[in-house]
Amino acid sequence: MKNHKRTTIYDIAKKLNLNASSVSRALNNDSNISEVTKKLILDTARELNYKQNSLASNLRRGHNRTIGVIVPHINQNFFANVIAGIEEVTYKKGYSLIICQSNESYEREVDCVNTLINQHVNCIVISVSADFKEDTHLKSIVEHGIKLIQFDRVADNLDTYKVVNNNEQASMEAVSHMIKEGYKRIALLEGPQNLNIFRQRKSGYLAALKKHGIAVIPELIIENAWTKELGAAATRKLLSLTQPPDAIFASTSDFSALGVLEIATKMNIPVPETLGICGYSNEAFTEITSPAITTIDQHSITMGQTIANLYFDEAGSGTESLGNKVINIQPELIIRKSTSKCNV
Amino acid sequence: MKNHKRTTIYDIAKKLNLNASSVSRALNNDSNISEVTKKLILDTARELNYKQNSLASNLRRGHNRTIGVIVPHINQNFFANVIAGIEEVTYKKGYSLIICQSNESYEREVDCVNTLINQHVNCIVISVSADFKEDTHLKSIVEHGIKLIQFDRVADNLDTYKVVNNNEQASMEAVSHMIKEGYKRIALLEGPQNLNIFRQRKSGYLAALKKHGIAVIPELIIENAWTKELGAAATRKLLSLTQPPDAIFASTSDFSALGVLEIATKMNIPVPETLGICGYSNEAFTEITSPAITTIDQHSITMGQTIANLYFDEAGSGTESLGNKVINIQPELIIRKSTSKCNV
DNA sequence: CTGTTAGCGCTTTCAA
DNA sequence: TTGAAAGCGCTAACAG
Repeated sequence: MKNHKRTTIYDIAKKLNLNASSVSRALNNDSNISEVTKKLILDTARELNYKQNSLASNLRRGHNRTIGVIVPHINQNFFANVIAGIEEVTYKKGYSLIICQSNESYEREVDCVNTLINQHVNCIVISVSADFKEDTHLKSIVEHGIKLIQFDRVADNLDTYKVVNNNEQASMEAVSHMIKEGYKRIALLEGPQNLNIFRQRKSGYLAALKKHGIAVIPELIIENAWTKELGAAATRKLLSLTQPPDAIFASTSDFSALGVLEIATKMNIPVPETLGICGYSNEAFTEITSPAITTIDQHSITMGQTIANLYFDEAGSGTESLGNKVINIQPELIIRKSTSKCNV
Repeated sequence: MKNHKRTTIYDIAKKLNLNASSVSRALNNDSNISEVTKKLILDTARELNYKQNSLASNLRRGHNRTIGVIVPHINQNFFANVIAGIEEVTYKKGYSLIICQSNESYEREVDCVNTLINQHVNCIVISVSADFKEDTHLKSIVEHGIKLIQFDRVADNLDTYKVVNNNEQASMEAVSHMIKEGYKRIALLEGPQNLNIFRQRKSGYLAALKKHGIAVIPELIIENAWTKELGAAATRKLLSLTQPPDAIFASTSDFSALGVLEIATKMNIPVPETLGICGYSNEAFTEITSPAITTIDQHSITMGQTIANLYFDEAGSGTESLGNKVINIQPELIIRKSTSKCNV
């Protein structure tokens, strides 16, 4: 491997008694070259099994045709789908993707950013970690002339391109729906409040209650219940209250909602009759639990496509790196059995 | 963005009246430099917000510290987990990952391979597409001095590093388990036979029948039933036979098994009493269907870690690119309600 | 320990 | 239409 010698444009040039620049022109479809020599070069390139060295070409050109993506975990449905959406668009444009995961760690997130800056990617797409502390690393991206697009979990006070869900509205719709179904004491499982998305979802919950003249009961709001286990624990706690809730909005994730459902099933509490459940994210499994879980679809693939298109549209116009354009992807309330009290 | 000027080692050198090579040495922790100047350089680098240009450094060094991964779909549990496993190991070593998806298309797979060769990645990790036709592109990887590790879906007749599941044994165990539970007419939903994994799973099924002296009934073997919809259609067909099966082994995927379960539920056929169901992959949802689905865990994260470790171990020893070492990850039969006829 | 020099493979002026 | 030459930013061999 170490001593492997690959065919370069010089090899092709030498073989044809031409200059490397001509070879380069032929390979890059430049107009300043005759059809005859071009064909000759292309044929020889194939014959010699030539592959371009992107490292050299990008170094010379000063950019990379590569987009870096940083997500907390790639093996989570939502993020995997966003990436799939991005990839779909970038592939067509001949761009590659470098994907990094922060593992919800701020320190690793910073590392990832630095790696991508070093790699001279054209653009960094990021959804920040739950451990998010400050935004100097994000500013650094812009300072190095790299486009920055935040999505989903974004640093609010930083002016960049952002592609987000309207979390507040979606939560409000979900809670309103539950109220209309007749639920009166709706509990909230909330996520880490240092992340904007979880703050917004809480706002939506509060707004819905207010709109329908329902008082906020603090003991029905449980912090940091965003895994299945934490959701289950929260549910145990809530159901042991003297006045337990008649519905639980697991605003953090469907996994959390699944924890709720499991405890309810174990305790023989009928869902949706005695307890309504609503999750967040429309994970595949929500459709097939019994009862199926009401949830919110974030249109993750569309989100990915939008991100990629945003890059290409703005790149074309050659605008400044630090744009400030927020695109809202409308999430969608998926109503299923777990909150359908009326139709029982 | 275009005219953005980043700090280079020359900027640092000039500012300190030093030579670029000294700066390089300091930055790379070379021993041939005094602690004093090293500190000076490091401080100035920070002050000027210097980031290395990996393009240049890699071009010079001749390699990339990057591993390319090609999978059919990144938003499938199994692949996402393998990638997560790879990433976990490579991150610690300071390597980046370039991830591409072939979308089950042979043509795109070839494109991905070419991109990665151009990028001079150190290693390409691939699980071939269902559309797999020939292996010239894989050979080309090796010819260009790039390590090649195949996993899961591998081109059998090509000698490379391979990390695979023992699909045959796992299938055999699964089917044997069903036989022991008392199922006598076990149907097989099989996947595209141009992929080795599906051939192996079929072999395992056949071997189990043979071992237990059960005749193979061709009409119980259904081709290409590897999505939920195809699984459902196959089930309809199977259950309308004059002698329908009493169990279905969806060897292709849990999604297919889910299709089976849905039809059985719709037709009021008791699972596991009248119909046993076994899937493949241990997708998250198999645990929470009712009944929960028996399936096979592929230990995907371990698989990813193994792949990465294989690269680093073999790279260290400086062996030839075209090694031929097959590592078997033992899959695990997860027995659940859907095949537990005895305990009902 | 530090400086000088060359060159990785490519693109891109400028000349011819 | 082609060639010559310079240089992207870095590392590494060689001198001093």
